[in-house]
Amino acid sequence: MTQPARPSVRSGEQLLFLTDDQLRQGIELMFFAYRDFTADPDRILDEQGYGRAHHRVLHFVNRRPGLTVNELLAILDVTKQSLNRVLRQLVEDGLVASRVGRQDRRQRNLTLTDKGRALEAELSAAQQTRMRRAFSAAGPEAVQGFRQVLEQIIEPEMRNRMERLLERRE
Amino acid sequence: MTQPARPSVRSGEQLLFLTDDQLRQGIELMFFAYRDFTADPDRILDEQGYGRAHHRVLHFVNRRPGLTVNELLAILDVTKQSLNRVLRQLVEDGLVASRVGRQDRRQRNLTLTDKGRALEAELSAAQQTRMRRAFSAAGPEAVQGFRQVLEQIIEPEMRNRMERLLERRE
DNA sequence: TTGGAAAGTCAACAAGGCTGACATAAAATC
DNA sequence: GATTTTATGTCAGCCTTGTTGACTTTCCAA
Repeated sequence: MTQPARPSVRSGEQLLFLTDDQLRQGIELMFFAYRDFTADPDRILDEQGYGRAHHRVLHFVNRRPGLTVNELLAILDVTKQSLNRVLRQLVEDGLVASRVGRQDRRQRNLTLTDKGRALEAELSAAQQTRMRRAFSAAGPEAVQGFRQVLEQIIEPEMRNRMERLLERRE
Repeated sequence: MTQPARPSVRSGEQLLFLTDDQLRQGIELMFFAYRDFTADPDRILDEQGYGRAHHRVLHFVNRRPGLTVNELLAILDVTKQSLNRVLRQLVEDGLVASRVGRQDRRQRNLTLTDKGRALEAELSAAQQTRMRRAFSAAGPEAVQGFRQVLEQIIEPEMRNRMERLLERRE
């Protein structure tokens, strides 16, 4: 029995890529892919007694050294209590350095220590390996499409925030 | 200042889509997109006192009515204790029906009740709306690439399992 | 000098993962 | 027919990581 292929479209156009089935498939792919996407770093983190939340902090601090706690909160979109718990551990364990801001001394500028950079590199390498294989197998055009769709899934407001906070400064 | 664009490649080929920067961007897109991808159903679930785990059960029971607990465990890849907690709630609340298997009476065949189907439809609609907009804005070729990359990210073993458990039966 | 922003902390709670132990029913095997 | 294996369910306890609410300290800026 073939699928209904009921097109989710009002006009006569044949937008076959927008059928309920295609959408459902996209949704399921997101679920399964995200799970495996996080699996490799999760294993490494577990050995070190850390979790995914620690990985996120290491990633974005490495990505934009010197960023403040508030900026990190805006990126991660969690409460400061939640962030503070993992951040405190990372600082205590000597993976993240928290330095009083130079202009504004209320702020804390976060950077990775050598130890932090080492773990971040290990986590990154694991995740990149999977991503590289997938990109490589799918090819450049597919990668382009992958990016376009994911960008569209993200809230416009968050896309702006990302640009503001993550793009390299002049 | 432009990006280093250090190609992650040994030979002389110019595989620009495999630079560390491109991989990093792909990784970050996965993080942000997945978060927003789950945001809409999460809001609805929260009103009902449910969580993401309930959504997954509703989704896959709707997807393949009559599947057994063991099959669901294989799809979700969680412990039976973890599944049982949410499944029990859904059965108690009358969203999921659990019936003794016909051939093998140890098994339980899971289906959605009308009430369960209604909630699943609501959750699905929310998630599909975002996916449809993204697909629509990105276009069919991009959607094709999106699918190809996500499929490659998934473990081959899981891809097989999905086919076995989720593809329509003859 | 004072209001408010930034940061940090404490407490309590919830969801949803996990392990381990154990129970029951039914199928499969010896 | 007895035994073992499988499918399911359940109890207890633990962990991570999210939440809210209350409160303090620091310190910039008006």
